[in-house]
Amino acid sequence: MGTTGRRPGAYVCGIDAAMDVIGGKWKVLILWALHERPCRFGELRRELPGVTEKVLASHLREMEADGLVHREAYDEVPPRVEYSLTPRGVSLNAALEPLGAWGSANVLSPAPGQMREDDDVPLVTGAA
Amino acid sequence: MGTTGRRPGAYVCGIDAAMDVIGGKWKVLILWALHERPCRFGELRRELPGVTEKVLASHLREMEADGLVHREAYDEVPPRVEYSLTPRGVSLNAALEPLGAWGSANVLSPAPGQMREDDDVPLVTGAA
DNA sequence: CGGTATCCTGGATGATACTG
DNA sequence: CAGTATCATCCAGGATACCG
Repeated sequence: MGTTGRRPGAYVCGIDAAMDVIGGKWKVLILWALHERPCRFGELRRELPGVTEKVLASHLREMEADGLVHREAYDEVPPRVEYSLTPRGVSLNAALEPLGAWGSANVLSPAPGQMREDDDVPLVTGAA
Repeated sequence: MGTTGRRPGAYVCGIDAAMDVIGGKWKVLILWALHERPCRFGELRRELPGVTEKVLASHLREMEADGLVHREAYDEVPPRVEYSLTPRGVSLNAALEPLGAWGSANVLSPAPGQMREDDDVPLVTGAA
């Protein structure tokens, strides 16, 4: 189900097991969106600029199967479906927080002095 | 680099920024292996059962460019190259720990009661 | 030993159209 | 509104061979 191709029993450690669950291109974003509040399908689609219905539906089904997301369908017309995080989804989000913080600090705004080589900003610290 | 296809500036949050850096199929495993000790290319290949030279080399180059891995080439014959984690790589590993714990607890040995639907093991707790 | 150079493939993702 | 069905595409990853 994830993207690595490895499956239960073939996992080397907990990390790549988790990676398999959140490996989908939009899964962490879905997780993040639902973390703020339960969302309907259409809302979710608007929250994730660029996702297609097919992929969103597919990811949601996988995440539901993985016990991360709860799907509540109301038998009304027009149809209404609400997605929310399960306790397990909430705990996954919590486990992702340090990673998010790391990404914010090291990718979104990399610390000078250990950036990528192809980034040769002179970095004038004030002594110029 | 990464697998999401999104790139700097297009990141929605720190998490998917981080995901882009560790998205490669073997990257977290490389990170883990180097976390224990510096490794030569060949050692690394043996640590990751199934990885090909091309992919391993490619991942290592990306991780080097991302400032996670340090490459030290010794000018000897036969050639020797050692890979190790940079401080940033070490910090990423630390940020991944909660995720690893989550994966171990929820994927490797899922808690009963919220497992995947297609897993209908009766779960005899000892009363049999 | 530690790679590079090619070629190729599967599966995740995307585009579009249609339905209950 | 909330999807499903189909077809098209892209490319990370794998197989293999060769090089300094």
